[in-house]
Amino acid sequence: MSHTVGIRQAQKQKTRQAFLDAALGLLEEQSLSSLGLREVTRAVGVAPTAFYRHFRSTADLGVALVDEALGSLHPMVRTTVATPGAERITRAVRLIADHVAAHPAHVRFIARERHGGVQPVRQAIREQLARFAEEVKTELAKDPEAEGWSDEDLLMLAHLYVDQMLITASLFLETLESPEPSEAARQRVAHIATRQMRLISLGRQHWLD
Amino acid sequence: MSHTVGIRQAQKQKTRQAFLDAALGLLEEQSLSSLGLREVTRAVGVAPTAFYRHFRSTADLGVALVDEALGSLHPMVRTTVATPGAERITRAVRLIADHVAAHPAHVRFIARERHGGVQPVRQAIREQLARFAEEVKTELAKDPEAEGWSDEDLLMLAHLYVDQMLITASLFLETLESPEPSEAARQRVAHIATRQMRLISLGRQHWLD
DNA sequence: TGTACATCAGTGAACGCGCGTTCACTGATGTAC
DNA sequence: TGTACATCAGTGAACGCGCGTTCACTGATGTAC
Repeated sequence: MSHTVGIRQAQKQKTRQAFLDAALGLLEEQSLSSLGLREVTRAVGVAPTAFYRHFRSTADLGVALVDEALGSLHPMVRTTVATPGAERITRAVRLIADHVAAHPAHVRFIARERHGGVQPVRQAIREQLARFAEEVKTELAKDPEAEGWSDEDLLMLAHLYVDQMLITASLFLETLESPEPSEAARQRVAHIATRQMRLISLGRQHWLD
Repeated sequence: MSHTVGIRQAQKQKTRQAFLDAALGLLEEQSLSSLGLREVTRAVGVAPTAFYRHFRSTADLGVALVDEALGSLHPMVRTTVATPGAERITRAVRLIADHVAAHPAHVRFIARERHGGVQPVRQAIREQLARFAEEVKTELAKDPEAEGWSDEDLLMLAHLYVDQMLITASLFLETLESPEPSEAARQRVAHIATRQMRLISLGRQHWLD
C-alpha cells in the first residue's frame, strides 16, 4: 500500500544532496562565481559529467542552495516575531545565534551571494527576503502597537527588522570565523544586537506621537 | 623650483589607474574571486606580465579598489552627520543617492566584496567601515541629544546608522540595475530610507526615558 | 514468478581553450659627472 | 650641454594545468505482459 520512492530515485536524491553539501563546503572560502563544476564533482567523488544529471550549471546549484538555506526558516521567524512583549527581541537574537551556530555555512552563503556575482542567485535571495519581510509585517500587524499604522509603514519597519537580523547573523558569523572564537565575543554581539533592536522598537512606539 | 613627478612615474600611475578602472568594470558582472589577471590586462591593452609591475595578485588589486572606493568618502560622511536637526537625514539620503549615481561600480564592489570570497579585501572593507562608525560616533557625540549616553551606546547607534546607509546605497543601486531605471523607483527608496532613519532617530530620542 | 525491453544515473575518453607564472628581453627615462 | 651607465615599465614566448562540454557507453533499476 505504502508508496516507496524507488531505489533509483532515492539514490539520485542522495547524490544531489551530496552535490549541495560539497558545494556549500567549498563556498566557505570562495564565492559562487568562481566555483568550478569539476571542483564540486571531485569533492563528491563522481565523474564531472555526473553534474549535468542534476544541475544545468553552478548557478542552478546556487539557486537550489538558496532554497535549502532559507526555505525552512520561515515558520521559525514567524513564530519568533509572533512572541509578544519584551521577550520578542531576546528570542529573536537567540534564534539568530542558534541558527548561525547550527548552520554557519548556509548563513555565510546567503550573506556572500546576496550581492554576489550570479544574477539568478541574487534574485532568489531577494525573493526569499521579500517573503520574510511580508511575514514579519503580517505578524507585526497583529500587535496592538500596530494600530494606526499604514501598510506601507509596517512593511518599511519589517524590512528594517529583516535587514537587522541579517546584519546580526553576519556578525555572529564573524565571531565563529575569528582565529579564537570566544563565548565572550558572541555575548558582545548579542548585547549590541539586542540594544539595536530595542532602539528600533522604541522608535516604533513613538512613531505616531 | 616645482617638483615634477617624472615621466616614468607619471606613466606608471596612469597604467595603474587603468588597471583599477578596467577591473572595476569587469567586476560589475562577477566577483573578485573569479576575476582573472589576464582578463584585466586584456581590458587594459597590455601584456599579462605587466600586471605584476603594479600588483602581486588580484586580491592586492582588490584592496587598492577598497581604498579608492571608500577612502575619499570620510570627509563627506563627517560633514553630513555634522548637520544639525531634521535636515541631517534629508542630506544623508541625498548624499547616498548622489554617490550611488556618480559611482555605481564602486558601491557595487563594496556591497559585493564586503562578504565576498577574498579575505584581505573583506578585512580592508571592515576596517574602513569601522572608521566610518568611529567618525559618525564622534559627530553624534557633539549633539545635545547625546548627553547621558555611554560611549558604547553611541558606537552601537553609529553602527546602526552606517549599516543603514549601506543598505540604502545598495537599494539605490538596484534601482539603477533594473531593466527600466526610473526616477520614481529612486524616490521610493529615498522615501523609505528617510523614514527608516527617522524611526531610528525617534528611538534615539527616547533611549534614556 | 519470469522474461524481454526501456529508462536513465553515472562513466571515461577526448576536445579546444584560457589560465597564472617564469624568464630573458628591450628601449625609454633617469642620473652622475 | 653631452656622454656613459643604471633603472625599470612593459614585452612576448613558453610552460604545465585544470577548465566546461560533447559523446557514446554501461549496467542497475523499472515496467509491461
